[in-house]
Amino acid sequence: MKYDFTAIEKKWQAKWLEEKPFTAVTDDKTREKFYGLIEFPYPSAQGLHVGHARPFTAMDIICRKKRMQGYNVLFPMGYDAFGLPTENFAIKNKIHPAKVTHDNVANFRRQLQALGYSFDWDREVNTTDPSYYKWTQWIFLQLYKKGLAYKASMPVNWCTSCKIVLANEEVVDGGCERCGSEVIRKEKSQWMLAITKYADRLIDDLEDVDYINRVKIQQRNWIGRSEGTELNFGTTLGETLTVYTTRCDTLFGVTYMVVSPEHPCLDKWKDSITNWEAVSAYKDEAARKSDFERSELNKDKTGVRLEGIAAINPATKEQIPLFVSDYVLMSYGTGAVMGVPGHDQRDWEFATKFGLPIIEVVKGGDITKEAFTLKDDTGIMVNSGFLDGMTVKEAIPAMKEWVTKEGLGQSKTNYKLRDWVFSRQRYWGEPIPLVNCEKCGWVPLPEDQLPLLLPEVDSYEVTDTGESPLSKMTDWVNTTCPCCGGPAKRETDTMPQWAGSSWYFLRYMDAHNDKELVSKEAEQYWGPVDWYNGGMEHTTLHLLYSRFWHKFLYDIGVVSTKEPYAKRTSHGMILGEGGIKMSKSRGNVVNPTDVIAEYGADTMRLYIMFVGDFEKAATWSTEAVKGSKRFLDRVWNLAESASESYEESEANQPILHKTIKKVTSDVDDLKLNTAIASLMTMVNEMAANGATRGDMRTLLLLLSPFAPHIVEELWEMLGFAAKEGKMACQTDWPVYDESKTVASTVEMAVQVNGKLKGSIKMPVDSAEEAVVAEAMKVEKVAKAVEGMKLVKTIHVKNRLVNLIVKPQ
RNA sequence: GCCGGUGUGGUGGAAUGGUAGACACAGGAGACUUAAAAUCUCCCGGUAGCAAUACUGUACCGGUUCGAGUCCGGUCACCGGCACCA
Repeated sequence: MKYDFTAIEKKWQAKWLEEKPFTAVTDDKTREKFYGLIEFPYPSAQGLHVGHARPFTAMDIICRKKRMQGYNVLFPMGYDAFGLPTENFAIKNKIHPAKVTHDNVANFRRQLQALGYSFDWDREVNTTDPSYYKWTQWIFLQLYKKGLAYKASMPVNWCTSCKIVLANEEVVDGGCERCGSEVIRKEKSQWMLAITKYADRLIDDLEDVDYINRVKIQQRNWIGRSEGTELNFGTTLGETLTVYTTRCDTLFGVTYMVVSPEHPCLDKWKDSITNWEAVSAYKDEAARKSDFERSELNKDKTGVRLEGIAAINPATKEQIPLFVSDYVLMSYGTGAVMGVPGHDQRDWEFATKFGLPIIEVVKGGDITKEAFTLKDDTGIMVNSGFLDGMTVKEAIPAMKEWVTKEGLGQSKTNYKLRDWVFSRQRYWGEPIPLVNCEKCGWVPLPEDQLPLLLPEVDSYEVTDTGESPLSKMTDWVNTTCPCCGGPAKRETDTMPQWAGSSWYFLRYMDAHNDKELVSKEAEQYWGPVDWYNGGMEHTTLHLLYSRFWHKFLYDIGVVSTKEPYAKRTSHGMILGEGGIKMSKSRGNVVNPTDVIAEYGADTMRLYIMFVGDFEKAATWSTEAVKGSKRFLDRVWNLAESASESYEESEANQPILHKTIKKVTSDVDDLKLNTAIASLMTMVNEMAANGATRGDMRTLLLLLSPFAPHIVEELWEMLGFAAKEGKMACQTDWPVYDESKTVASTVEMAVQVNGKLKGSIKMPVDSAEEAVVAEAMKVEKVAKAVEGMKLVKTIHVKNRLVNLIVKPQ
């Protein structure tokens, strides 16, 4: 019989869907649970991509193996279906986004099932489903009630031609992604979430989770905690100007100060600034520039001195000039900095350009050439009054103490992390469940009125003023205040795509609960997620946002763990042929459906795992897929030629046990490529030795997570299904016997003075003397040792012996 | 610029400090076949040699070690992220 993968895969996929062997049971507390999670996809019109198949297949393998090891496994799937592409498609084709989403989801589900993933389909979720987004809205209301959601005026990206607000992703090289026109900054009132209040916990709790290191590092850098000092400088106006610095030790070296163009002090001090026209012109120029331009043109420092005002250095009591310059950001620290040109490169450039004095206060560099920025022990303070002679490390606390004592400021921790802009002027998102009442202000919708459904609209286009399409629905917008009953207007902004994905892993635990987001019982059983795999591109947004929401839910008693994910791993990208990124425009996108049609899902699964180190980028090669197909052909042929005996054969014992050991540990370590390589070696060796059905049983058990369809078929063919039931229901993952993993003899390397001279065959665990004696018999060794004195031998059991010799 | 990662055959990639190149792809030779495909067997880093073999080889320079692709110091290249964060 031939290996007919199409028929086999269809047969078993249908049986799995019908018999549901992968359904997770929440109330089975007798078994240890394992919750494996992969990032749910955005159901795009293009359908599944081979890039999805990599992480999905890996987690499917892990979960299938865990099930076989007796765990109660939760491995769910869903769709993150709100978002722009669907909305844009709806606008263009005048189809309701819900319909587009429904069709795309159906396509995704079909493709996922065609790959044989062992998802628990009974728990499927969809963020656009009202029974789901009810709870997204509910979480938002809790955040609002705890004061963590607030309205603020924020600069947004505004396309001057399309007249719409763009997400950062839609701004390409400073222009609009769609029309290429100029994108400028425009102030708009937006809902914000106070993620910065959780900044410390988001950093500190990384200690307690098992994330790959680069994810932890990237999150720490993104949050960007820095410990510094807020310092008040006096001015000739008698008013104070507060700066933030991490280098208060350099206070004696401050020769000027700079405020950002948006700093409120400028307008406040307008009347005292004698060159207001020049200052005002600079302000306007800065406001016109987009963020992109401001950072692009950062090579050359610009600025204007504020004439008529001077600041006073509190340490030296000297008057120093005050500038406005766009190298200072309003969004970080206080929007004002003290200029220390001797020890900050940006300040050095600015001072050099404007001819300001540069004072050395830390000895060690050459400040005529560049700023000396070292912060460690090597620098010694000079020209700094009471700090002279101290190291920088000593000077920082000494200065802090002095500043505090003099009432000039205090210690302050700052973060690069900004609060989360939570409003979108879009249709296809969760409506924000708040109403604005003239009398009562913002009023949350009572929880029993959730979900607040997205109304039907005539057009999904944003308005000319950049308001959400919902704002045109006056019937919907005009409502009554839940508080006073008076006239009120609904919020017309919707939530960003990140909202629904910030808590979906909780919903899987209890997907059909209409009373609660998740029941206590289900949450306490399944939480936290044991293993979450996802893309590096989600490290600083999705992963951080969902950790934030989870911590908030912990604080209000909805969940019982501080962290949502115990372990996080990340996969590398799949590149197109030739190592270039796959993209629609290059036309090099590989569709898994095509590969399945030609080679089968099992081959697809094997190849995408065999292609290389899971964490690194890998290049797709349609040629190389054949290798995985040939392997499955060999497995099929081996099964057909297997002898009738249900005993394991003596000859195959070492390879069986070696492979059990290797595959078991490799799957746990996410080294799926070498796990497959060892299975290939096993099949090659079994083919050479001849295999019994007993040998095949072990092979099939080990192979089943990787290539479940062919294994299920062979399992049945060789009579195991009749005796033990389906492979999908097996709970006896093979266990190895260490003593059987090694053959009775081993090949050992022989070196003389570290140089390889040959190899010898020795019984396992031979003693050093025997090994040395045998090694001496090797011709090349004998030649190399001749006339020399043996001074030392290094014996590594079962591996090598190294003879160290010297001339006599 | 800063932070992280990676450099190994023609290619994808293996190697707890212990025989570099497992396992595959491509290529070559052969078997089977009328022929092709499929399958099976063998070869496959470089240089020299008919061969046995010798030398050499993991981006580059240096160090530690009996022994380094692996550890340490420095250099270069590429990839990803951040980017005037005071």
